Amino acid sequence: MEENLVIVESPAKAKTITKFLGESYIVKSSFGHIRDLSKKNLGIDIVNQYKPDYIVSPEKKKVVAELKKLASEASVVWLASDEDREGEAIAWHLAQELKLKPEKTRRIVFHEITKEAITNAVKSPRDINNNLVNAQQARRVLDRLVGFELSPILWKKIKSSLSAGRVQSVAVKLIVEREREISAFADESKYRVYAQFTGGGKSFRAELNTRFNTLGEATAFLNHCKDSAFTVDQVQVKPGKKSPAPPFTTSTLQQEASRKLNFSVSQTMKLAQSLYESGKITYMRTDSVNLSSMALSAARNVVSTEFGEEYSKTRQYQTKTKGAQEAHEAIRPTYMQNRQVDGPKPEQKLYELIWKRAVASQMADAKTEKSIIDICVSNSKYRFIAEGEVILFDGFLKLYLESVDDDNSEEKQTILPKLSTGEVVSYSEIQAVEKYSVHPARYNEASLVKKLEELGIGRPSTYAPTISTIQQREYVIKEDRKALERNIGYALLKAGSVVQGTRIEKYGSEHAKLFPTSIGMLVTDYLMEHFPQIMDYNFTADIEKQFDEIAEGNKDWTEMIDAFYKDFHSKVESTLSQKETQRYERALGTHPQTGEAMLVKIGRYGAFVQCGDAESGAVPRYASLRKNQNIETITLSEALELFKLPRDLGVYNDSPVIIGVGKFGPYVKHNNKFISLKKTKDDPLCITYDRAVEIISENASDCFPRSFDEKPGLQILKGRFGPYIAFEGKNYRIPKQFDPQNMGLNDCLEIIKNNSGK
DNA sequence: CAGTGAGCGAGCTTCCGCTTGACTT
Repeated sequence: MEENLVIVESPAKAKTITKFLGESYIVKSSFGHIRDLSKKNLGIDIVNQYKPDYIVSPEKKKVVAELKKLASEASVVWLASDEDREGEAIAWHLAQELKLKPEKTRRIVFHEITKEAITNAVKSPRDINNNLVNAQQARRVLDRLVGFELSPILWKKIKSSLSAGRVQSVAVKLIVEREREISAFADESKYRVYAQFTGGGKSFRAELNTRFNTLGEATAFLNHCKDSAFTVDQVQVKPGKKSPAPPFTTSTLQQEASRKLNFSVSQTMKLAQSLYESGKITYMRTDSVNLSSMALSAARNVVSTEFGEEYSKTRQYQTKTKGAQEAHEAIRPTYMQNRQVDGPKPEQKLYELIWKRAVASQMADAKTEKSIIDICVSNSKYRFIAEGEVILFDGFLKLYLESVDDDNSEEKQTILPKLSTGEVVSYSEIQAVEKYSVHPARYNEASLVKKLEELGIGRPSTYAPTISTIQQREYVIKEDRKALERNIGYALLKAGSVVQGTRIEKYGSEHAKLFPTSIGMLVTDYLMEHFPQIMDYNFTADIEKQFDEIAEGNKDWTEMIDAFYKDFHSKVESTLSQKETQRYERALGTHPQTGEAMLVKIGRYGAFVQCGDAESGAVPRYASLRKNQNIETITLSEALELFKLPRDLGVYNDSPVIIGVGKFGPYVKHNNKFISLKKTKDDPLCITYDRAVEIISENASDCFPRSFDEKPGLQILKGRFGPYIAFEGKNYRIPKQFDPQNMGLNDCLEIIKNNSGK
């Protein structure tokens, strides 16, 4: 019989710890929380001191039953969940649900998974910290109250199945506000002047210390430069240094994997989970930048042997993040000496990123030399400035440099010639170019996570799910935007004469950025109007302070909740008692041909344009907005475009040929069948009858389901991933060498035979 | 899922934080 049962949160952790403890210990995992508030009603007894109604989650019944059995057989149960608010609550729920006797129960904690840390923990057990547990209960109850009282208001006032919550509603608000900033942004242009100089035996670039408003002013200056002398006025040389970034937390890993590897937030987390489960990295949901002493010394070894002693610098980083709980280490390789790992390519890439970041964090500063050269223009108050930077010692830069979000930085290593005051330089060309100011950047998934973390909203385990929730609710949409073109003016001074002209500049392209939808904006405005407290960016930080007071034993959790709920609930009641639902309507103008009123509205199925007013006796026509349009920015001409589809091209084989745009993009409809148009190939507004018929006949040969008379029940079907074989309740993938259109029954039976072994 | 948009009403939806499976082709 096992004498000791140790319960941790994660099965991978359990596996590792088993190796450190003797045979008299059995280590099991709770798989996170085992109980939660009941989902029937609120799960909270408001009138009875907010008593929570906890139930074992259905998917955890099996785990709990197993733990219960093992606990009854053990002489001591060690509750080894994480040392933070949630971990303490997990320990408490386990003690409650497994009905553990206090005299045979111990609470232990450790921050690193090493033999030493664990044996030390076992030597100094403590009791469950009820204050910390109460802080968690307050957090849980507040989130439930907010989520389950606000969401139904939205169902009633706006649209069914919507949701609101302390975290998600603020995340959406960030996106909405940023989009409005962008709409309101008035871009302006200025002329910047760049000179290519020669001096000290080298060619180098410098920029004028002023920007001109018009091409005329810029040209006048270039004309002045024709006969000017350019004299070095001042040379400054300053030493500088750069320091490495701390090792990864969940949030910084998501950001860098997005910037450097183009991974989505959820993709990064899936890959990291897999690396963690195979023992290659430490835990991937963490807000700590701390490294264990073991990791520090391993990093020191790696740096010294790979790069030399002078590259090594041991550093302990401090976590600055608001509300960080630091139950884990930073994300790092389990074995620092492994520069690479086996496995799928994306996992290898993510591992390499983690390795580089962790190792670089333990490397020396880079030493640089910055130089600035001031150049006077004779008979002018303006001057040119050349800036250069030389790396004297690369240090950590040898391995890794953190990327930045906006890619406008022109920071490249430029070496300036050695020049001294009074020397004269000459130009090969001087150019004035029109440069537009750039609106604030839209968020992508990872930069939104960064912002949420800065505000202390959400936790490492919820960043990825939050991002996917707000997209599932269709509050925001992740999209690309093609670049637009505009003309920019320039003037060029070369070989003693000035020419003017314009050239085309591409701008405004976006990749995987988050855009608010019409519903997202409407819901945000509605919540802002009626529940400004919940929507305040400081709301989470304010209540976190109160949770801390509860955790320190200086505040009663039910009193805290009561103080919040009284106000909140009365606002909920008064909002519900208001009769009117939230409507949105905006007039776009009148139809240029028919003179009908054009309106944009939000209905049960989202945003649409209405053409014609029922009150004026006409029958209105309707068209949905496209995915990338929204009620606030759509223009009259864009709205008119929407009515150009569907187009009726005529009759083919006794059925009409219709071109339209549906949920999955443009399509041809014929004989009640829909065929998607290829994105780049066919424009739905221009496509001809002949081309449409061509597409229809191409598609006609593609006929599924296929079945065989000799074998009823066997079918070749077309699914989400292409054709497959369905037989006796099972599905089989069709290997590449077969043609699903023409393959015979024997081929199918062969495939089934080959795959029925598994 | 390939459209819809009146109005009514039944029955459903929903939160945040801990964790991985079990479905699949």
